[in-house]
Amino acid sequence: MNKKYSMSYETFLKNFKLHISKLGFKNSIQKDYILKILFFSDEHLTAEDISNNIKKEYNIDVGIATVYRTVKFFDEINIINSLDVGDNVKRYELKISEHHDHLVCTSCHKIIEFSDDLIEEKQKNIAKDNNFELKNHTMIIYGLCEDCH
Amino acid sequence: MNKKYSMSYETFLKNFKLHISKLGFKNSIQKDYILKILFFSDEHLTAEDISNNIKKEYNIDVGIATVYRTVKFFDEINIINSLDVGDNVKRYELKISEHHDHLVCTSCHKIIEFSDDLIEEKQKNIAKDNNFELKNHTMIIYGLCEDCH
DNA sequence: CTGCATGCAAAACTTTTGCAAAGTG
DNA sequence: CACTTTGCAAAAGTTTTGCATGCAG
Repeated sequence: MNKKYSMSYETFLKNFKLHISKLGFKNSIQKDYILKILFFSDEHLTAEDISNNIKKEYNIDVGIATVYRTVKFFDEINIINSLDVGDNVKRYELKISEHHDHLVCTSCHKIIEFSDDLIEEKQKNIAKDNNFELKNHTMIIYGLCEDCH
Repeated sequence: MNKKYSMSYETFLKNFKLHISKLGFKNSIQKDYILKILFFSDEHLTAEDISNNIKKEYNIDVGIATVYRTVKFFDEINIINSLDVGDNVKRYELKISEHHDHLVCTSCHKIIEFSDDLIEEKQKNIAKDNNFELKNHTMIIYGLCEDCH
């Protein structure tokens, strides 16, 4: 529980509630907890992780189907990133810090985040050159980390 | 069947056979056909696609388990890229043309390839800065293509 | 109250694996 | 021949879905 954002959880949650009610959807404690776990987690969590962590940290049961439906919903309203690090499971993280990309160790599966303004800039240009309306992007660099080679 | 490489299929196949025999593995007609389909395809194929296309184009049955085992093998010997465009299926392409990345339309799922030297360069630096031995990378830009917005 | 959200269990998919049989070098 | 590879079917794992019930606005 030590992730640092430009925004407190309270502010984030308030904005979120406003946002979904504007869209005509209903909030629920399940959504709150999924959001909370994602907000405070330093990891990239799978749906299973999310459900387990909510149980572990808050002793609340959120069905796995609900987690899947919720992350899909979060994805549709564009507040979440999903990434597959190569093991056929989707992992999720909130899109609240500045955009970043990932370095993944192919041996120990450690994930390191990085960001690079120049690459961000280039990506915008590439989208523009191809007449794409840029929505999102993922970049994963695979390699062997320091400890593994 | 109009993909253009720096190498003919015959040359490619010969190199491949040499390569795997050096590694102590055996070739098979199944591997040949999987390679052939991938070599001549303009698309990013799923395992299912590969099996179906071999049946359709050459009327040869290659079990889906064999396709999965083979693409995994190809991945281990580093001659294939796999990518998940967001639909929980892996798609494969040979690593024979110069490296490129992908623009994916979130509406019609069209895939456009691009490459950018500057980004490639930056990626190398990022790996180096983090003491990673760079092996591979994937970058996907998601957006709405020209036809879809 | 209306209708979206949830939970459960079943279903749908994709991918992996065990084992006997076949094929390669 | 020895040993890898294949095919089949079963298993495993992830994600989706139908439906009755619950809950938010």
